[in-house]
Parts: sequence; C-alpha cells; structure tokens
Amino acid sequence: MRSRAIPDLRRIPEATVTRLPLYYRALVEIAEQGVGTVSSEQLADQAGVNAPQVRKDLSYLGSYGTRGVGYDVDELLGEVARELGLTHDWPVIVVGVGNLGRALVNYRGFDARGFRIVAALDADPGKVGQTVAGLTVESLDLLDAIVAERAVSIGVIATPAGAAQQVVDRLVAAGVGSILNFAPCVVTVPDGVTLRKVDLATELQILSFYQQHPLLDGGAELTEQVGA
Amino acid sequence: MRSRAIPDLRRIPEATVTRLPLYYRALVEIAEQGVGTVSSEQLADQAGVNAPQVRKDLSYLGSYGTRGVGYDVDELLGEVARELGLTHDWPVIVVGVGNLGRALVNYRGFDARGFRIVAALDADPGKVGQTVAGLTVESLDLLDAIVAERAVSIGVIATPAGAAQQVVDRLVAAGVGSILNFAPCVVTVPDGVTLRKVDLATELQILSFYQQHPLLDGGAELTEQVGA
DNA sequence: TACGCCTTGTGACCATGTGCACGAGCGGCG
DNA sequence: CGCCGCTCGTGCACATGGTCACAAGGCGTA
Repeated sequence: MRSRAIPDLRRIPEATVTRLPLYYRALVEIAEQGVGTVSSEQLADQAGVNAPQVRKDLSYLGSYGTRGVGYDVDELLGEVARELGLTHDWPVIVVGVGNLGRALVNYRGFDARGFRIVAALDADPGKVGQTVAGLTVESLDLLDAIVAERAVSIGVIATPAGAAQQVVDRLVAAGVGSILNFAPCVVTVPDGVTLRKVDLATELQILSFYQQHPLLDGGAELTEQVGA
Repeated sequence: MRSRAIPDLRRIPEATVTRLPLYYRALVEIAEQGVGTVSSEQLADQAGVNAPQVRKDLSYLGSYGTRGVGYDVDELLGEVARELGLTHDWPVIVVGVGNLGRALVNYRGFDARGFRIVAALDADPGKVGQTVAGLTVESLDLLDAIVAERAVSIGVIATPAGAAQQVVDRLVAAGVGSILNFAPCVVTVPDGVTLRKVDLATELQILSFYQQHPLLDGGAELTEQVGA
C-alpha cells in the first residue's frame, strides 16, 4: 500500500504561496456555511482567481480532490493550514508603538489565526509601561532577551524609517527568521531570513500612476512578492 | 531637430511601475544630500534592486541619463514624479475609522507626497463627529456627495470585511477610480478601476509558510501586483 | 583633435508565471 | 454491469519579467 500523498519535496512556486492564504480564507468561509465539498470553480470565485489556477496551485500541495466531485472542504482546509503553518501558534513581536504599531497590536485577526503578539517594544521611555490592547509596552533594550525567552519567530517593524535597519539587524541576530516591514525604507536581511514589506506611500503612488495613465490597466487580479 | 524624448506610448510594465516609488524615494534621499548626479549602480543600492534593472526601468520612461556620467538627480526626480502623478495633489477618502483607519488618517507621509485626506467616513453614528488628526469623521451616508464635491480620486477601505464590497461599489459609482483595500476579503471592481490590496493576515501567513519551509527561499527581492 | 574611460541603453536569453484544453478517473444512473 | 457526465490533474503554448553582456556614445585629457 502506498501512502496517501507524498507531500513531494519539489518547491512550491512563490506565486502559489502568495495565493494559499486566499484559498485558506475562502475555505474557512465555505466551511462555516457547512458545505462539505467544493469545486475548483467555486473556490476560484470565492478567492478571486480562475479555476485552472486553483487546481494547479492545489496540485503542488499534493492535495487530492476527487474527480467528478471536487475537494473535501475539511480535508483541504487542514492541508492548506498545515502547509501555511497555521496548526500551531507563532509568537510575534511588534517593534514601534506609534500610530501604526498601536493599530497593529489592536488589530483583531492578527492573533485570530495563530499569530500571537507576545511583545510590543518602543525606544521612547515615555511609551514604555503604557498598555496597548492588554499588552505592556517594553523597552527596546530588552529586545534580545525577549526574543530568546519567548521564542519569537516573526518580527514586525513599525518604527520610523531611520531605525528600521538597526532593529531588523538586532532581530535577525536574536534569531528571528521572518520580518514584516512597515517602515518606508529599504532594509536588507541575510540569506535564510524572509522579508516582506508593506508600504502605504508606495501603494498610493502606484494607484496615482494608474490614475494618471488610464490607458495602461493590467486587468490582472493580484499578486505579490517576497524577499529572502 | 527631433524633440527630446518622445514619452513613448508603449506601456510601462507593471513590475516597473511598482518599482518607480522605490526610485522616487531613493532619489529624494539622494537629492537631500545635495548630490547632483547618480549612476544606476548607486541608485540600485539605495533602492534595493540591481543596476541593470534600474537602467531598464528608467529607459521605459524615456528618461535619458548621460553615458559615462549617470543621471541628473533633479531632472530624473522630476521625471519620475511626473510619471507617478506626484506633481499635483490627490484627494483621498478613508472609509472606516476603526483602529486601522485611525492609524491611516494619522499616518504622516500619507499627505507628505501629495496625498491629501479630505474625508474620513464611518457607519457608526457614535464615531461621526469625532475628530481624528484634525479631521471630523463624517457619516457614510454622505459618501456620494463628498466624493463628488471634493473631487476624490482615491478611496481607502478600512472597514470590516463584510462592508467592504458595498463601500467599494458606492465609491466606484461615485466616480472614484483607484481603491486601496485593507479589508481582509476579496473585492471586485469594474474595468478601468485600479484596485490594490494590503492584507496583514495574508502577509503573516506567507511569512509563516517560509518559516516552516526553510528550504524554499526565493532569494528574490520584492514584487507586487495590481488589479483592474 | 584623437584617444580612452566610464556609464548608459538595449537586445538576447532564461526563468517564472498564466491560461487553455484535453485526458483521466470517479460517481451515479439506467 | 456498462455508460455518461462531471471535475480534477497536467502538459503545452504564450506572456511577462529578470539577468547579462555588449555596443553606443559622451566627456575629459593630452
């Protein structure tokens, strides 16, 4: 008897990885409705992509649907969750408790799916000791100790641009392997560390570009990017 | 005499558009240092990409550097700014004044480069009338009138997922041509409207994936996507 | 004025990603 | 038990994007 799937070590394309969260969210919604089976087309509608894409993406996971029927919602949900690493908690640290940092700490759905904010740090002594969403702001000086002690694996940068690279370096040195950068600047990380960035100004400028060039309009749906 | 550049109607690749803001920011920083000329390599370092990429991207603009010398910082800055539509102001409306919405309205650097928040709306009567960053929160009911009256061209969605599509529809109907969606859901827009999305949960899940699959690491730098 | 250095501009090649269409296989029905 | 419809899985062709290497061409200097 051969075992079920052979998760297959071949790499999952980056573009597929960026869509997995979409599928995950769509599956959660479908599961909540009590539906037991979905076709690639239904899933595609819900996730905002097209059906062949869904099938190809899911095929990378080694997840099998049933021909003529579709995918078992619960099984697929479990598969995607496992692949995304949502079956256990990830301790998250937020550095910088300004407007944005506070919003992030308060953000529901942050810890909703396994992401638990275990620390909020700031360099400003005036902010240390304040409480945000039930969490006490701690001093930036304690970064290394906190990361080590609480097994932090994901760091969120919500500092001013000037401090970002320095904080990133400290996080990496302390063992953090994934970084989400909200600071409006370029930061670099060594190989083996994953970096993603979110920049509001950049997004607005891209919109502004297309607003000014109505002729050029992708028509695409969406995509993404990742660093390493 | 042939005229200088011929802006050239050939389309600028989407990937290039997403990098223009990086170049813009890099150029601003370089200009602030009083430097008059940059090479593609310097610019590449500052922007976090590689030199040939910079040259190819800039060539799409029809912007000419000088061989053997580099690019004139001020001239290039003006060119990029013009291409991105940063030479005039864009009225922005923010819908949803929860944690995130408030942070966005407060966010400096939002209007720093020509993006001016002219309205903040919320459906909750309890929030209407509150002041956020010097702006009075207005009722969602006034959306259409406000968009028309203040010539809003960019809409930012910071509502709960359930309300997002409805708000997007109203914005589009009122004439908004660009939308930035922070709500964790898929929204659709008609052709001719540009849509971009920012989703914290998605970003974290992608990080989580790579954290769990250390073998797969792009090594890429960054990218993006856009809808229409 | 001619030569040589330096940096841009770009054409060609390769990798990645997307869309399509068809074959494969399961379930239900007669 | 056999047929048929439905949906997955996937190979292929196409489009987009990225990397590289090299030619084009100013600018300074002798």
